[in-house]
Amino acid sequence: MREFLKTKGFKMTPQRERIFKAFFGLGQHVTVDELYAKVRESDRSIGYATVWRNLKLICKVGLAEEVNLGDGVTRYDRITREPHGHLFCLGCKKLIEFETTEMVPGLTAVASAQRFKPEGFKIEITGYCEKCQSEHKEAETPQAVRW
Amino acid sequence: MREFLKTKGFKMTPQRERIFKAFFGLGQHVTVDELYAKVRESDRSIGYATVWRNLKLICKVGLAEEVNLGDGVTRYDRITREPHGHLFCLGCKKLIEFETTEMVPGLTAVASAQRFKPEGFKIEITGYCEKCQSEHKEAETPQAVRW
DNA sequence: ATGGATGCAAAGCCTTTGCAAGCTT
DNA sequence: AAGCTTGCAAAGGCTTTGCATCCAT
Repeated sequence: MREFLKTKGFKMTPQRERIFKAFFGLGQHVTVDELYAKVRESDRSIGYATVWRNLKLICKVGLAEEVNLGDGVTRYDRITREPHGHLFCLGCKKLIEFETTEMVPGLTAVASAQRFKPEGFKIEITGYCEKCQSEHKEAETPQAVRW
Repeated sequence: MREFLKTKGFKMTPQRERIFKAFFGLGQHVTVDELYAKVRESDRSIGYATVWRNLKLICKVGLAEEVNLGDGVTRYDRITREPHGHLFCLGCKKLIEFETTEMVPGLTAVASAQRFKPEGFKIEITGYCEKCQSEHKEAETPQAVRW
C-alpha cells in the first residue's frame, strides 16, 4: 500500500495507516463519523479532518467511491469485485446490496449513445425493508406542512 | 390543483400558487435556489423557506421527488410519464435524462427477492459529457491532498 | 530540505426549524 | 374560530478549509 501510494505521489504515515486499515476492516457504506469513531479506538489523537481527508484520498486513488443516499450523509463504499446497487430502507436506514453486473452493459450503451464518458454507475432502490414495512403503515395523513 | 391539495389536507395560497406554477414551468432537476430566484421575479416578498417548504410539499403529495447527485445540492424532479435515469456530467454539472422503463421490472424483482417494498428507483451515470471530455483530460496527477 | 500530512478551530453551505403574525376554509 | 401558511432569522448538521507544525522521503 505504501508503494501504491508512492506511485500516486502520496506518503504513508502512521495515521494514514490506521485509517486505511480501519476502513478496509469495516464493511461497506462507511460514514466519516463511523470511521472516525473506529479509528479513535486505537488512537485518540487522530483528528476528524484527517479521517475525512483520507477517506477522500482513498476515493481519489480509486479504492472507494462516495455514495449519497440523500439522507444528508456521505458514505464511502469500497470498490469491490462486482458492481452493485443498493436497497436503502427509509425506515431503519439499512443498506442491502445486490449485484448489478448484468445491468452495466446496458448502461454503458446508454452513455455511449450520448457520447458520454461514464465514470461510475449508481443504481438505488429506496423503500422499506421487511421489518419496517409493518411499522411504517400508511401514517400518510398529512396535517400541516411542518418539517 | 386547489381541489387536489384540499383532498390531501392542504390549502392553496397566493404564494403557493406562484411557486407551483414556477416549478412546473421550469424544466426538470430544479434546485431550491433556482426556483426561489424564479419565483422572486414575480413576487419579491416570497421567502426562501416558503419555497423550500413548498418544494417539499410537492414531493409529499407525490408530484415530484428529490434527486441527489452527490454535489451537495438537492434537486427536485417532477414525476413524469416514464421513469428515467440521469447522466450527470461531473464537469459542467449538466443533467441528461434517459428512459429506464425497461429496467424497472428487473429492479422490482430484485426488491421482492429481499422482501423489500420499493418506493423509488434511482439510476445514475456520472462521468463527462462530450464537451467536457476534452477539457477534463488526464489532469489526474495528484500532488498533495489539499481540498 | 521539501513538500505532503496532521490537528484544531473556524468557515462554508445547504437544509431545517422556531415563532409570531397572516390567511384560507 | 381553527389551523394551515408565511417570512425572517436563527439553528442545525455535515463537509471543507486556513494555518502553523510535524514528518516521510
